Amino acid sequence: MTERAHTEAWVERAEVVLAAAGHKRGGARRALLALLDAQECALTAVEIEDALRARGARAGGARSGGARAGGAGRPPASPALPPTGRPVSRASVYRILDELEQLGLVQRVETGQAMVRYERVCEREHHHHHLVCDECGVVMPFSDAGLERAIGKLSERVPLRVSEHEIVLHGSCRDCAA
Amino acid sequence: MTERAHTEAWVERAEVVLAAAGHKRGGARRALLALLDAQECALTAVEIEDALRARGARAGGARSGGARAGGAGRPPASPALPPTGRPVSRASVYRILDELEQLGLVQRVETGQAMVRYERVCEREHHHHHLVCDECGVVMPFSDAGLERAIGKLSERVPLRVSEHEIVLHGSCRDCAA
DNA sequence: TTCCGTGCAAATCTTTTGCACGGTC
DNA sequence: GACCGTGCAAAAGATTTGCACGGAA
Repeated sequence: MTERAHTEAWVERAEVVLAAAGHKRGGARRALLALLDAQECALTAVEIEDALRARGARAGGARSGGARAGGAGRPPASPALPPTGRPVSRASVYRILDELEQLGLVQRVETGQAMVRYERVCEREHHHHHLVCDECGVVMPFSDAGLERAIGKLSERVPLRVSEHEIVLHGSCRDCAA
Repeated sequence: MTERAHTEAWVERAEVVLAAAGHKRGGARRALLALLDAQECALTAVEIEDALRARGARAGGARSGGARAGGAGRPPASPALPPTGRPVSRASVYRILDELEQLGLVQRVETGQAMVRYERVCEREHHHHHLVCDECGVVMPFSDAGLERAIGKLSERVPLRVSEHEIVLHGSCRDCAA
């Protein structure tokens, strides 16, 4: 589960894809790309905004909270954040995230909390899904070959030309279940 | 996939559970229960409100639309709606849905469209998941034993005491893919 | 009679949009 | 110099909350 030397390429691929799509470069987007690249799991727009703002001054994880269930969503700590970082307006965060999603560089993740989460899409990397603790709001990634296999076979039998799938397991994390 | 003589008990079970939880009965909730019981698949709060308002006068399905993707979400037609029906305020719809969810009678379904959907939870009935057409917004149910098996095994290995899971397949429905 | 269930209107909160300025190409 | 990228403020929705009345127990 240690996702590390995985994406030396994601940011670069993103830059290439963006350029190919005719986009100019910009500071906000560059900062956002760097942040997303350093994450192990999905973040909400607010977490992203906070993280970027925080990084402008000090290096550190994001902040901001859980949702409906009242939990205090704790964003997956981002170890060794690259030095990049700079405040980016909320509007830009959403706009950029939207562009990235349409280019297939980022993926939306619905965790059933009040806000949508986003995370980079890595082709070579192991496709993963999410575990959500409904009590504290933590979101963790996981992957399972058997599950993917089942989904794959299933996809051929449903009345839908499947382009992607999302699996979310809800429950109590170890800390909360204790 | 014909889910019919399935839940002669859902409404009743709901009434019992609600009573046991110390709730008094009320017209709005009764209407909502009847509506949910007649549905094959998840509805949004707005669809529920519209359906109830419509049923107050004429029998008929709900209305209201898709989302983000711009599609015009078509709620699963509700064949042979019971005669019950009566306008219920939006606030009550949300409040009731929330109560039902906490009692485990209803389940939230995140389809990645702008609004959350809700559907009744039937114990005896086949547990199902959802197919979402990102173009027109239709939401269809499906179930697969292999998938459930994979989830079951998986649930024992993750760092979460899993209480429920949600699977959503996105793509293009037959009409849209044509 | 007491208290819950419900409607209405106002409040919140997330996400989107309009407009203007500054940087990239 | 032309246009895109970005910030700011306002808008658009979805969902929640406060308050008061009417029905259920």
